[in-house]
Amino acid sequence: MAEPSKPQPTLELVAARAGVSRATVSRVVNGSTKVKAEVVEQVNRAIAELKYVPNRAARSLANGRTNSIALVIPENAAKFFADPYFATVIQGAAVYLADTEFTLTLLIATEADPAKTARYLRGGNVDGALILSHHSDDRSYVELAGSLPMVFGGRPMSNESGELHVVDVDNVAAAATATRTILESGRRRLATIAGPQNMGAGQDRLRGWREELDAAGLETDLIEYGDFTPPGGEAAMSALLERGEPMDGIFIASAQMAFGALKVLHERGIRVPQDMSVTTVDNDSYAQSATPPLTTIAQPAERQGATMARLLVELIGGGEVPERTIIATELIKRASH
Amino acid sequence: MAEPSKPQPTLELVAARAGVSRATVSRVVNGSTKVKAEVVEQVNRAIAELKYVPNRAARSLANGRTNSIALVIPENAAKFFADPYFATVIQGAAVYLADTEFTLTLLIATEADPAKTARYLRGGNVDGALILSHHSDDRSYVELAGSLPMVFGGRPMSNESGELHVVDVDNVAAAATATRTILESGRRRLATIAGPQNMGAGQDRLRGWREELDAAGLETDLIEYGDFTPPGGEAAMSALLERGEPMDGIFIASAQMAFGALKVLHERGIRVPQDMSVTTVDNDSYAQSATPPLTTIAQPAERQGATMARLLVELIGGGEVPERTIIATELIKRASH
DNA sequence: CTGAAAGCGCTTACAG
DNA sequence: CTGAAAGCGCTTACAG
Repeated sequence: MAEPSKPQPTLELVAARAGVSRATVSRVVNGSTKVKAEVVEQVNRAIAELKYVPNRAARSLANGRTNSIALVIPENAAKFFADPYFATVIQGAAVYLADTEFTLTLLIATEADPAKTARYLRGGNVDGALILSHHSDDRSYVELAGSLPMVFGGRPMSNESGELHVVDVDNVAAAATATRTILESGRRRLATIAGPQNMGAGQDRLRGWREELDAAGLETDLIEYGDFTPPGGEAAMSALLERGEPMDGIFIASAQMAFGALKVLHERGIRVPQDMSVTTVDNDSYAQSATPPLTTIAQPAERQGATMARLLVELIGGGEVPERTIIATELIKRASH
Repeated sequence: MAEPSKPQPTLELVAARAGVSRATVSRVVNGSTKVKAEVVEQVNRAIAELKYVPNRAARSLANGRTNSIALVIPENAAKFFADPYFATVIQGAAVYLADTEFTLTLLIATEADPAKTARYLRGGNVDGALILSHHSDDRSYVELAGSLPMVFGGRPMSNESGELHVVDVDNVAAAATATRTILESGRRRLATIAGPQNMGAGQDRLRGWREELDAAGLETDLIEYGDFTPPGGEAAMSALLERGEPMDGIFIASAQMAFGALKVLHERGIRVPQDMSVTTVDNDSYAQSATPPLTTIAQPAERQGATMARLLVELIGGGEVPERTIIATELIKRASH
């Protein structure tokens, strides 16, 4: 067994070595500006020599902050991570936080016992929380927002309660742009594979598609739904073709679903983009490696994660933060439209 | 801003309400068996009424344990998560730990400053660490194993130092089995797409393929390398075909690479399995949704993650744990061989 | 600008 | 089986 190794040096030891009080060492460690430069240097030398690292627990206990932030993710974490979008958002947050004093705690939201997550969050274990991939049952988090600094990635479904901090892309506009791109190539009979309607992104992208077609005076009846995964896209594409209706363009609400849909189109000999113009959202490996490469709306997921983390840190520090922060998207034209 | 809400009730309050000392409450909270059943009940009632939650920091400070475990992952977290195998291992560990007193802290290993990770791990911030996806530069972690309980997922490359705890599948055997499956279908000229040779899994799977062919007296010159991703598999498959050598079977060291390789075979009109028998490792969505579905070696990733967590908890508790724990794999026969 | 001292909320020998 | 008390390693008014 690994022994606890030699005990960590304490503040006290550093103080003794530097010939000052513990209070002074504490001030230096915490970057107080009111310590004489000379003393700061002495203390820092002692810290370096002793390889002193402050004890988190003692610090937390004394100042009432935990320096940890919860990253709340759904129970089927693997499926969640498997979506490059979420994985990248997390990376953005984690990398940002690595340069702060905060630590990221992975909190799995158990479907069987949702209260458990709430209890943990309310229990003073963390200074704040990052909430990702919530769907219609996200009300408990929304309520918590009153008592704990929280930042949501993507708009929550239950929006009744007042002050919520959300970092999101404008999914309605993104879908409208992607749809318009198809229209611009001259197509007039458009379908869509929409995402889950218990998620904000799912709803908003469907709305963007519909609004764009409405504005052009075109039909909006060719809708099937998927769960944002490749098999989901495959099934929805098949269902759409089963209808036997002619169509020459389709907006698919995620690149993963588009990837699955392409498989079906290919099997049936429907050529993209000649017979069917395709656009989607997400500029991930699915969009890039599809055949043909997909015209898509890129969401800067890493930046979104970093922004979420930054806003949460500000919130924890007592700062003011806008309720809604919109991250810009970008249309990437490739060969599929 | 969210206010800190009403202050959490303390041990002291619970003690007063239950009419006992703080020591007794503490014993009840920690499940000591030496408290009279009647008293236990009283205390638990007071805890429930006050919705008391113990303060982690105070607890840590008093007993010298942090109750947190680091999950060390590589810097490009997104790419890492994107591998369903790792995502699932993490899920297994997280779900297991959710039922314990331990919390999972996500620790990004910065390539630019590897010492930072080591400092954090050594700094008394965590009780133990789970190390995943290490490659040849994993020596610093291996060294840390002397001073902090750690469990590795997959064998580390730098194995010189003594006591290491590893949870792994037998990759040599897995690759040999997958290779044998091809041989059993009568093929005699086999290639392989190997994984990165700076990772244990990459080395071992190549070795299994080679040993199986050696035993059968067949050639082992058709080797290309990939990085375990679909594009990596694509490139390697192309390179293999460029050689112009005839071949009728191939073992590909991961399903993701096989997925990419299949794309190339398909484009060139090489039929699987008629013209080329294919087997691989990983029973993930890539293996299942490929065309044709892949014959593969399933690794129970979720169980591996749970096992890693369980062993680490035992280690932290001072228990004895085997140095090497092998997780059984299973050959899944589908249409590709 | 710096120090003495109280206090953060627990746990845990030690006594009984 | 239970309690009084010391102690975990910090931070932070308060004085000076």
